[in-house]
Amino acid sequence: MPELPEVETVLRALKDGLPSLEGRRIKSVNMIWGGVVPVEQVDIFKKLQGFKFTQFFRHGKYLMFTLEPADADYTKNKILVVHLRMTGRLFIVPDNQAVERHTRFSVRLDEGLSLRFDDPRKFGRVWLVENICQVTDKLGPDALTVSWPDFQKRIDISRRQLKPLLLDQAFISGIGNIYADEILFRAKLHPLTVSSNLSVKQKHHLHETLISVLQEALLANGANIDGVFKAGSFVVAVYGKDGDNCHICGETIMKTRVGQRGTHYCPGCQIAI
DNA sequence: CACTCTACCTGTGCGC
DNA sequence: TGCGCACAGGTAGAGT
Repeated sequence: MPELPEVETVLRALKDGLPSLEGRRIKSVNMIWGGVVPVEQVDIFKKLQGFKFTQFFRHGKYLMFTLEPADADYTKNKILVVHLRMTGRLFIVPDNQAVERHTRFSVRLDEGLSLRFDDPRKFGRVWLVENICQVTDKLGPDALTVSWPDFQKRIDISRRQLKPLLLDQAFISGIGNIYADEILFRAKLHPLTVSSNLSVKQKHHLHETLISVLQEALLANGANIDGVFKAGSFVVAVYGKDGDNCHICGETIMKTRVGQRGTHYCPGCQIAI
């Protein structure tokens, strides 16, 4: 399940990898499963020939690419937005490589390349906006770069359980179920603890911890979870580890449900406040 | 405002 | 072996 570190890894691969998507022009768009784009945008996607990938952005789990038209009139720029959701993958292949079973969307590029969007569960989405703000306005600040004053301001007006709070993309953007559990474990905070019960020091520690966990995961190119998800090499401590012994205190890691979500925690390390 | 529930999907892995 | 079913999860939208 791609969360912020995995999405950033995808972005860097497309931007800095070989081959790179940067500067590539669209020759044609092949919508293999129409449900991947909004119904009202299907026709627009068919008219993207000549547009060039120029700038790359990420905010939370949203990938965004500036498309510049063939006549270089920047007033006609479009932003391609991609959300991988659960099982989406975005990557470049040689244009002659066969489309796979779960390929939903394929963009033929110049230089014999093709941008593919594969997604077994059909949760991922691709769409166009005029301005990045149309995506970011409904989101909180990016979790990797949120400042302490901004984080403090936001958590100070909240009275919510920490787990659903971290998952709320309007609070801060980019944390999913895996990293929410990992961050709370590392910060030694119980998922059911209510944010307004934290001291300033504890809030500060939560902010520091969430940034360091995400940075570490990014350095490892994402998480590696036995048999489930193996994007990079970041090793999780609690997610999916229920029944195992905590590597800090030795207590048995528990799994419960918080707000309909599977939640893993160590009852020894994480005491509810 | 905070929360809960449901729908959207399908591959996986369990119990019988 | 095979069948059926629960489960996984991000987000939108509706309801409490």
